Amino acid sequence: MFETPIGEGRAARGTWVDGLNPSQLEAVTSGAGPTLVVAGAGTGKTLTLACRVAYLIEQGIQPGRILLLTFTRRAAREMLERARRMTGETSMGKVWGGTFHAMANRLLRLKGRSIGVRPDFTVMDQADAADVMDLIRDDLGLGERERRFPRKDTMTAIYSRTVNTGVGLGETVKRWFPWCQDEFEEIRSIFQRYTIRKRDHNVLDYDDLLLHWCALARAPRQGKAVAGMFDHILVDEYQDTNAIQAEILRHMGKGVAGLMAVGDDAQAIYSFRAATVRNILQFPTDFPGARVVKLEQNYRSTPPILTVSNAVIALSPKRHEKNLWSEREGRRRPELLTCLDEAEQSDALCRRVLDHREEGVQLKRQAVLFRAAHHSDLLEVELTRRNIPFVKFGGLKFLESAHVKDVLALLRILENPHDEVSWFRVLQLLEGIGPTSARSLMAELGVRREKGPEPSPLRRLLDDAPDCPPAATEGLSALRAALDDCLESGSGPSRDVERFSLFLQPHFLRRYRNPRERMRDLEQLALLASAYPNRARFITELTLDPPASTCDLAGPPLLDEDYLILSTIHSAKGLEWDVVHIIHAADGMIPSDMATGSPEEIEEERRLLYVAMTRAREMLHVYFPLRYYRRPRGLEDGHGYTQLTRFLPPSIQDLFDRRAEYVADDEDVPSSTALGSASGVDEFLSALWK
DNA sequence: AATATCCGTATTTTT
DNA sequence: TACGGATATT
Repeated sequence: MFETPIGEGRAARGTWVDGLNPSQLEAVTSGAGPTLVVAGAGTGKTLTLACRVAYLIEQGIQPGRILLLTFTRRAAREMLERARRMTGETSMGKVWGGTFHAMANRLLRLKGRSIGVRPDFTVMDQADAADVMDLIRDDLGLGERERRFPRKDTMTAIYSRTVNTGVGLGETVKRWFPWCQDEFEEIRSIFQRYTIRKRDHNVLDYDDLLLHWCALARAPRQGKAVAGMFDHILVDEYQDTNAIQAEILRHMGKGVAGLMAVGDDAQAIYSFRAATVRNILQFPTDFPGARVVKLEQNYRSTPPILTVSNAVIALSPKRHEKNLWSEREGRRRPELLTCLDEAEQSDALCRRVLDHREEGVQLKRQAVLFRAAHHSDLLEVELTRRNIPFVKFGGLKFLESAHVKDVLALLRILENPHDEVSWFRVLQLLEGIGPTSARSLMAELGVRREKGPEPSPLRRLLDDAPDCPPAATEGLSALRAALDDCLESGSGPSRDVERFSLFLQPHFLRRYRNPRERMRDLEQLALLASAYPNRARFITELTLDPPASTCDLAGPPLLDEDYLILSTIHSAKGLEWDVVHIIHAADGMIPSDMATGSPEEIEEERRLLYVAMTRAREMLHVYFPLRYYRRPRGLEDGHGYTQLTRFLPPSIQDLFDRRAEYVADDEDVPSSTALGSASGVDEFLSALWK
């Protein structure tokens, strides 16, 4: 236990205390009870949390009784590594660190039985959930009707929002999906069946992980037991938690000595995932007697960068009082660069990146940030052409690609022979088997039957070949052989992936236009799998913590080299670089066309830009292409000129060094990207004055 | 019933 | 552009 308020005398043990400012010190040494730390961008939030962990351990709290909830697994690792360096403590690995979902996974496997969760459940990602929705829709015969039924992705979106906000289905549909109101009853019956089906087959989706943890924490006796595992709970990025996560904390918080939440409402960028800033605002109500500590001194950015960032967020109507200031040196103003088009943007960026490297800023210390993953497509081509190495974070579609899903489906059948979606997918790989045959095969094997009594569907398939269309007999026996091999050998997930690749090869050759690339991806997957002790772990960890970057896949050799960071703004959360380049600062990109529906959405886009800008330590470049040659993407017409993002009005533009730079005669650049014609010049200029 | 082909449309951010 | 859905063909 942790009774006495912590004496200041003891706090001086670690020398790391000297580096903290008074507010940080107050947060780090905060005594028992709930504490909210409102930490502006760059105010040393990570340092504070790491110190808090170090401090608690020095106070005699066992590492294994600390729970550190972060937004990504990477963030948890970084913080614990930092705390380890500070204390020299080697048992830091025993701290429970990770995302809410990952932690739910661990806790439910340990303690879930008491609320009726079997510990060998499998975890399903959003795409799998959507496939289940589709299966059910077809079962109900809702596919063939005059009106088009909402798509499977829409249904999972409705489902997830309903669950995570805790608002009723009727309300959710009315408010966020008004065009689906006519199908309300059908949607409801699909959701009912969806719930039952997951339970029968012992599968949990992302939302279930949170819901069941919540149920566990809420249960009077078991809740106490779970909360009793910890003395201290620390939560990072509290502004991006949703209603269920807040409820989990309310229950867990009752049973522990200390609870600390850290967040910044100005950086809330996950409302699309039902996160709500209300959690931060209501913290003092949710946890009576809470202490609130504000961190306002920024250590990251130079004053000119801070000034511009502050100006951007100051235009947010519902801003909370916070005044970031800095004692840092540095007078170089951020640059706002107007480019002719995307090609010029890429070109200008490459030159600036290389210039900075000449000045001694490694590529690794520079990042290119953008709103949507595909915004860097053209840039990636240019970087490759110029031999500038880069690594991209966020938006990685690796796990979503069909061929990877094929392998995962095979692995999942081995782990959970009642996994309908996987069977449905795998059976249809075989030539001569479509949806109908797949269904009847699954019925024959008893996939739909509740998990439990033997023989399992897998066992049945292996024991004797079921009836199938003649064209498929060969394929079916190959499938049986592959499954049998992996079931028998039990020699680790990497082997399984290799074996399944062998099985899949002919199918890839038949179905895909680029089978070789896809086979190469599977080699990567096998490599990735070799780091895991068993299949179950591999599958679960992969869904809960998918490879965050292209470099996670490329393997270690790349790590020694220098490379530029490309990242979505969302994935850049919590990170910092010496030089930050923000591309596509145009209306329609930031704010995204997809997000201009409501004022709330637009405000979130503003915060997104704010988050991007506040990642910069020394220098910030903002790029704005005037013209897009590619698809309209919602812009009025195909090649109209765009506007600079509305979040940078003239008053803020004045805080930048403005440049309109284009390349006229650079041999590196195709001539089509230069101004080209007199009318091009006119358009270019008129757009500048606009 | 499976597969080939065509057409239209939506198109973000992530656990 | 790529994907899903609908229609035509095998």
